[in-house]
Amino acid sequence: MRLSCISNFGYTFVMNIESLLKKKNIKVTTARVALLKLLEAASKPVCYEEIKGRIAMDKATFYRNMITFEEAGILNAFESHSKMRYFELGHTPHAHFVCTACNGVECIESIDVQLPGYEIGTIVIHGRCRSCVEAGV
Amino acid sequence: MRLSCISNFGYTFVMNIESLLKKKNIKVTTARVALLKLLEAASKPVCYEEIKGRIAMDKATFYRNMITFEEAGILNAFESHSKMRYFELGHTPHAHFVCTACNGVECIESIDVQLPGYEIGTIVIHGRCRSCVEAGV
DNA sequence: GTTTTAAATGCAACCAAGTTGCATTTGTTA
DNA sequence: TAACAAATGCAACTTGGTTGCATTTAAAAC
Ligand SMILES: [Mn+2]
Ligand SMILES: [Mn+2]
Ligand SMILES: [Zn+2]
Ligand SMILES: [Zn+2]
Repeated sequence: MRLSCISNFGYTFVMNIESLLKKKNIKVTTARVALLKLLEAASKPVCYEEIKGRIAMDKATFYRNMITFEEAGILNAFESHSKMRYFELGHTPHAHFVCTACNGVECIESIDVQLPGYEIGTIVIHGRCRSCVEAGV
Repeated sequence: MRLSCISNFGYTFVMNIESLLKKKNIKVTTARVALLKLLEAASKPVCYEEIKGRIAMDKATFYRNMITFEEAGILNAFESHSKMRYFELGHTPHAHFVCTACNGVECIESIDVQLPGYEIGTIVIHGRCRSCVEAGV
């Protein structure tokens, strides 16, 4: 892989992405490495609109790779209101909060929903986030 | 309003819809009465696709009236995966389950999510519903 | 009852997030 | 380095929902 792919995280980080992809039998491409670096650096789930300015690839490539990553268990996805799909690395199950005022998305680790007999995938809570409630927005 | 609007629920029911609309200062139209009758008869939230065969109006009228009802507090709405918007009478807050296998939508009254500082609107849980889990779908 | 008026409706065009088909490019393996 | 399958870019497409505007309708004013 190219030197240009070395990130703030250093060479080790780049190697980890490569090994991860190889272990999952996913071809190592510059687009995929760029996406995983971006997702790793992001502290929140991201959607295409948010990051399209920071990636060079076509949106078809973005979405196709998100599907690839999702099927490989590398990331999980959910959709907010406004029909937008959000992606984040990892697949530890937890809920997400989507603010209808500021459109912010937060991971919610603190709640635990149980529904006997059901198999729960994603949980999305809509409402006004703490800072919007405090600010009276 | 027309006699043809008298429903299985009888005259009293029709009067209730009319009074409700009048109380909310919403003009009583045949489209609106038909929609409220259908929502009243439905035991689950409905989306446009599901009911378009049973209503005479254009989809623009359907959606515009749903917005009117929502703003008046007559119904609440949420969107499932697949970008579809569901509507149900009443606005008692409760969660909804959307099955990714059979696309069924269920009201979930049994869970109570608390997020101090946040203002919770709708909660949507995705996964496989009980009958799909049992059937191994 | 008829007229008047603003609001509701139907229609067709539009919108936006995401998907798809296909020619071209790229990564891997031989 | 050659060969080939897989990934990519581009543009066209899909789909659930929205919008502009001419026409119709409900409700109030005569
Ligand atoms: Mn998260
Ligand atoms: Mn419900
Ligand atoms: Zn907010
Ligand atoms: Zn199901």
